[in-house]
Amino acid sequence: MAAQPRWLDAREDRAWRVYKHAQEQLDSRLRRQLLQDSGLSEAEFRILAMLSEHPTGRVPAGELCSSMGWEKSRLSHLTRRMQEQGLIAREPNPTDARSSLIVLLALGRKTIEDAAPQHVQQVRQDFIDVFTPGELDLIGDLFERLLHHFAEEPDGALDEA
Amino acid sequence: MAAQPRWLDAREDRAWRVYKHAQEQLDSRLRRQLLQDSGLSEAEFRILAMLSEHPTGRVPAGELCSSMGWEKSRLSHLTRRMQEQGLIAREPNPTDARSSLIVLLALGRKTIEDAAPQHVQQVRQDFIDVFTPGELDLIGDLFERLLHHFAEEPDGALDEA
DNA sequence: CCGATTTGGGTGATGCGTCAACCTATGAGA
DNA sequence: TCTCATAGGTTGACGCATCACCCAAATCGG
Repeated sequence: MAAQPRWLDAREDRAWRVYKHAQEQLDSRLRRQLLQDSGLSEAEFRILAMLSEHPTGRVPAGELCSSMGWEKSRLSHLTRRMQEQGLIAREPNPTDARSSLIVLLALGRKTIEDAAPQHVQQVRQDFIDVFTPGELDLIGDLFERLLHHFAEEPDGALDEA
Repeated sequence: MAAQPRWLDAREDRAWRVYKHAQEQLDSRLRRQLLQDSGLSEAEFRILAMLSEHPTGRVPAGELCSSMGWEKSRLSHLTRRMQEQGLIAREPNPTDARSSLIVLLALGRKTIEDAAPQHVQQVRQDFIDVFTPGELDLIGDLFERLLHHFAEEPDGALDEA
């Protein structure tokens, strides 16, 4: 099956390679910079950011998982480590004994408030400011199309040729 | 310093969030699918692909590093693991006693030749085919601009506001 | 009310990439 | 030739994400 695949032509190959390469560079730059000036990983940053945007600073774990699109175990490992660092706490959810609430602690709030400005600045410098507003809209449109595509094809569907 | 950063406006924020989210989804889909139907990680796939494209199937480690944009230690760990799996071998480079040659073994060649068609098919399905040829060129142009930007700003340069 | 399934979450092993440190070979200058 | 800086590569510790399970609470069917 699929003995004679359609290889990528020059245009396709170039788009894919360039995209991949740029994406990796961008990722590693932002990761390194964030780590250096705040000691946070991207994942930790996003957790703290989401908690700090929440009015109460107390969010059920499942909600974090689904809004990040993460696996449960990933969040579990991560929150355990963050708890050990004193950034957050985990406490039982009164409305559902299975669930747990992730709680932003004072140190976590301070950490994210210190880290955010520099991180935004980096995102600006390494991504936003490289494009015009129109191009940003375009990027939004194109990658939103990818998201729709993924939503329609739930991962395992390459059989029915 | 940087007490009052320019936060992202609605358009910028949307572009960044959508891009990030789509990129993560795309990555995790391709990684999972590749792993499932060939047992390879993306990194292993790329190494094998590059070796198999090379006429001799013997490439100096440093060359792999620079064309992938990887750190030396990453390649070292990876090639050790691949060697243990019998995919490649490492042998001394006759022209430079410090360097080593990464050699594609028969098992490695078979593995990549089996894996490549399906992987290309996945890249097509999850990326290429979602866009028009014109859009692919556009993506190539936009992300190439990112690469040029990175090349000009060698990582640590956010001081001079 | 009881049994089966589902849901929310946690655990341990494993593979991967980074960082920092290290070692040897090479090459350039005195 | 000697010295010293640099380049190519390796190693070990560590943090992170995934996978495959596991567990208890909730929910649904009867």
